[in-house]
Amino acid sequence: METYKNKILEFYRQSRRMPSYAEIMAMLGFKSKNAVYKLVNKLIGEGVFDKDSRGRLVPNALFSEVPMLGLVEAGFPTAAEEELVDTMSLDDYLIDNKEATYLLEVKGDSMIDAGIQEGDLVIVERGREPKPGNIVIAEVDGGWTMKYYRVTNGRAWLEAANPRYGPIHPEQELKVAAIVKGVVRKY
Amino acid sequence: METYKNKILEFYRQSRRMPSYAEIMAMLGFKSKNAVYKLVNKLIGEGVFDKDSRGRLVPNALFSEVPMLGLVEAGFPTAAEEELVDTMSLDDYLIDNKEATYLLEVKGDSMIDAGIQEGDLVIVERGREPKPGNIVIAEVDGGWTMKYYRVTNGRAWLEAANPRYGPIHPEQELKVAAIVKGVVRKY
DNA sequence: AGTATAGGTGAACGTTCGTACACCTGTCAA
DNA sequence: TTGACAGGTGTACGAACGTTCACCTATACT
Repeated sequence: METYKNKILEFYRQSRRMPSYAEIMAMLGFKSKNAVYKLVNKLIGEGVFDKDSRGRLVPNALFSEVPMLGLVEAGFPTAAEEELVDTMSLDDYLIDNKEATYLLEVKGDSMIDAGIQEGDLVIVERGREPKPGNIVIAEVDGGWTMKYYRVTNGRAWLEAANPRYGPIHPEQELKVAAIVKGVVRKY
Repeated sequence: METYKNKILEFYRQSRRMPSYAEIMAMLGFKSKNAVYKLVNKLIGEGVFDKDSRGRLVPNALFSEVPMLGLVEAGFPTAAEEELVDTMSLDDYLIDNKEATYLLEVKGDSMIDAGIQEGDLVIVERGREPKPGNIVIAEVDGGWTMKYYRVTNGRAWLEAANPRYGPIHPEQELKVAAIVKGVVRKY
């Protein structure tokens, strides 16, 4: 039962679409589509995935998203409460404008006090006007760097989140390539 | 052209599957499936999405994933190089074991020196044996907390990543509910 | 003026789709 | 011993699928 579900999940992750009934039949070793039909309806009853108006299978929240439990302080809900929790896709959460979004790996510790460490990935969005206080990716002296974007007296400059680095006041105009929209770190 | 692509993308995000030719026909206002057929083949030629062996549409890397450009220092590649960059799905990157993975929102600043701030989301995995040095979600005195997991002389204890908080040496056994596998923050 | 060509219509095709119904087991409780 | 039932087989069916072909524009280039 559980292995059926996992095989279907695996198909979805590899093929980026749900299998047809015939495909499920082949991969689970059934000899009749009807066996699949009954199995699928049971799995839908369990909330594993859904079926849309055309009868096609569609992945479910539980299937492709992550349960969002609330605050750390609250800990883990009991089994009874668990069905009530929110779920979300991290992709959807972190990315607003897919066309202009990129990932960069962080080198150095100049933003350490902003909680951005070496090896983290930052999610950046191109082509947006930076606001003071944003963390931006900017070009200075032919190299790229990540800093806070500041403006005083109408002039833009850059500030690190690490007392060991001084501010950068660019001679010419400051070239901001992208603003940082998010950070992800994996342990 | 570009708006065609965006409408198909939008369908995919809402329905979690690619549309059929007939559905594309309806949503783009065509009156013939063949118009869709030609359009689809052109979009595939541009690498927007793919078609599998059954002729069904399948989202592509460019379609559902985020370009990974490299180090911050390297900045943005030129248009010519851009086709060579890696892409990845944040969901896949951050989550190994989907069944046991949950999200928690961080309250407080006890892990600030580990780059985890209030309001961040931590990705936690249940049912794993913690190793010394892991960041864990543990139950102490009836409440839940996030700390470093330490072991000295065979006894487990907890350490914050903030000098303002002292270590926690539990009286009885330490209940570790989950270990922290990742952090995400959105600006 | 003539002609490729890109982009659309409309009808037809064989295949695959999800669904339905009848039937055949084995298991387990009454 | 019987009967209900969960779970599987086999067949059938209409609808929807992707694909193909012939044809119809406009537009752009020679």
